[in-house]
Amino acid sequence: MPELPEVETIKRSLEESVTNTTVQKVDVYLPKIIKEPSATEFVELLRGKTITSISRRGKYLLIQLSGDLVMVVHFRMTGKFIYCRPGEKIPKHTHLTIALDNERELRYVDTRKFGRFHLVEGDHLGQISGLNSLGIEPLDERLTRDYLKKHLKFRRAKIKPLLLNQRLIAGIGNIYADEILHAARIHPERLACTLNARETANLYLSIKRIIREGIKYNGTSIRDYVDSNGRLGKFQNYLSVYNREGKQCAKCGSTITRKKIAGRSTYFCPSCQKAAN
DNA sequence: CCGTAACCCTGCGTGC
DNA sequence: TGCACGCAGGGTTACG
Repeated sequence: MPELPEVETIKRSLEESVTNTTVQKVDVYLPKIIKEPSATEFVELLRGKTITSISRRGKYLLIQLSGDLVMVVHFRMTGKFIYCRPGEKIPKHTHLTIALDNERELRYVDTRKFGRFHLVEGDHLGQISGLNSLGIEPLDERLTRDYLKKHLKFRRAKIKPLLLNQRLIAGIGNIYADEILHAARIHPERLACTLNARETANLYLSIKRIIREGIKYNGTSIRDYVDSNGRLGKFQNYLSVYNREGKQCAKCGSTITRKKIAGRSTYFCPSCQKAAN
């Protein structure tokens, strides 16, 4: 499930392979993944366009094309790109193929079919809901201790679901939220407005550190995440709590717990991350 | 603002 | 071995 570090890794791998290539042919096998325009227009608009650059915002991948077009991709849970030779066997759940002029192909594969594509003019990016309401990037220098303090002060929500709220900070998903809270030693059910200055500072540092590490290790491959060249991430080897129910906390030796919070599986150390009294 | 639930979908684990 | 079932999971939307 691509969160910010995974999408950043996909962005970097695509940057090397497809920048300055031109689209020769597009085939859509599952039209519903194209949110706008229609699948037919999507195919026609893309043909002949050159990929000029790749960028990322939160968990969204943005592929900039000639003619001021932008292809916006959200991978949701199981979406992935595969960059390969056209002759290679087409995997199950391939919903879109983009043939390029360098004898390579970009394929979109998504078992659960949750991922979505938009193709819009650059000045219409602001009309894509979800993308247009994203909060600040975790590694943006404007995300400071004070910024965090200011935005948590009046929020009565539990801190974990607040970290998952893309309108506050963009790109944090279930894995990194749990890792961040463990690193900051904050219980996931603490109400945001009850965090003191020291805890807010820890949270700030942990957001920056965990997201940087996630990117440094090319993301987390737990189920099926790979980048566009099929490479696995390595951050799963450094997880402290996520997917570690029943295992020992490396900091204190206590047993890691799993609990459903706001509908999401949440992993934490009940000893390092004490609940409020 | 906040919490909950439904929705989308497939694969996988569990129980029989 | 196989079937039926239910759950996981990200983000959006609806509702109270």
